[in-house]
Amino acid sequence: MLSQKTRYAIRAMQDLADRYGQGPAQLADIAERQNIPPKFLTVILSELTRFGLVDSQRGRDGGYWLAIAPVDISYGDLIRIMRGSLALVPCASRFAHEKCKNCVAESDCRTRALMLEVRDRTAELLDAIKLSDPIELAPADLGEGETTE
Amino acid sequence: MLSQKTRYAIRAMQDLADRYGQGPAQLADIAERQNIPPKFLTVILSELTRFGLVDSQRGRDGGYWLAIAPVDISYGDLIRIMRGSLALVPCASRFAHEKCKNCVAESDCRTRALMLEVRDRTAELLDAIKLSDPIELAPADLGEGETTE
DNA sequence: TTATTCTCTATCAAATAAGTTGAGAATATG
DNA sequence: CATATTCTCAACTTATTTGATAGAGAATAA
Repeated sequence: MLSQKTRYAIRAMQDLADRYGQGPAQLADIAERQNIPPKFLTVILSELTRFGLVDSQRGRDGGYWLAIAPVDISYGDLIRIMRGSLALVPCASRFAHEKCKNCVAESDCRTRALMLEVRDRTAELLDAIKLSDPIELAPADLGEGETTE
Repeated sequence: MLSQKTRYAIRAMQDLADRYGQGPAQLADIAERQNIPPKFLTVILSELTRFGLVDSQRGRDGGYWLAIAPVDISYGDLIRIMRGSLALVPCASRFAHEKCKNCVAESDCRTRALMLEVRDRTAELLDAIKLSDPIELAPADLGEGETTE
């Protein structure tokens, strides 16, 4: 699962993408529109700023804006930046590769072999969709036993 | 990421699948072969037993064995059982659907729309691979900057 | 009846996640 | 320059989850 922080980060970036080219957006406004605790959002936006995805300016009429065009930021990038990896297990991560604790030998691990494939497919999908892409909204799910997985 | 417990569960099930039809396997042996803390494995195997994937017998020469043929157990099933869902966000889960805390309206949530697709693709892959399938092992990753994502 | 092996609930510690505090630094404006 | 505004950043708190263990109990075979 994506952490709450990662989800907030994604929504904040979508918010900025929607306003790309329109000058700085202020933290308090983003927080309100996106329903994110403002103080927590400072942590998230500062992190995104340090990573170079967002630029900022202090003082009156300051705020945040995307440092990169929305068309050049994929959802894959966002998730990698926020959670370190797209993979489901550490040993299947490309950029944050790490041996799984208490595992059998990597070369013998069937789980790993499988998770490498899952990671590749996920990356394929998430790297292809950019912050600029219109996303077709899905109908809300109400209650139990619905049509979505 | 999959929890350690889920990874242990997968390895334990692979272990049982390899011995399908050969009588009960004992917890201590599975634990040793798969490098899983034995006491923790009791929790995991009991859970799998309660879910009906595994059968067990107590007493001398007792142990665990698959209650279902390996060909009928997919990795998707295993992950759903152990972590509740294949989805990356609660609101994109089919069987464990739940509103994401602090989100915008589900019908307005682009993240959700996207994650529904990720979940579908992951499910497609993981539901097609069964415990009985031979999995081509991947070479171990040594150190930094490798070829895997 | 005894040794063996699974069952179950409770509990604990460590790690992670979520969110807050508060002091500080840059910027625009009057 | 003084002030209000807005971001910056490290430290901290709290809640939750995860990983693991303990220990009493119940079934089974010999």
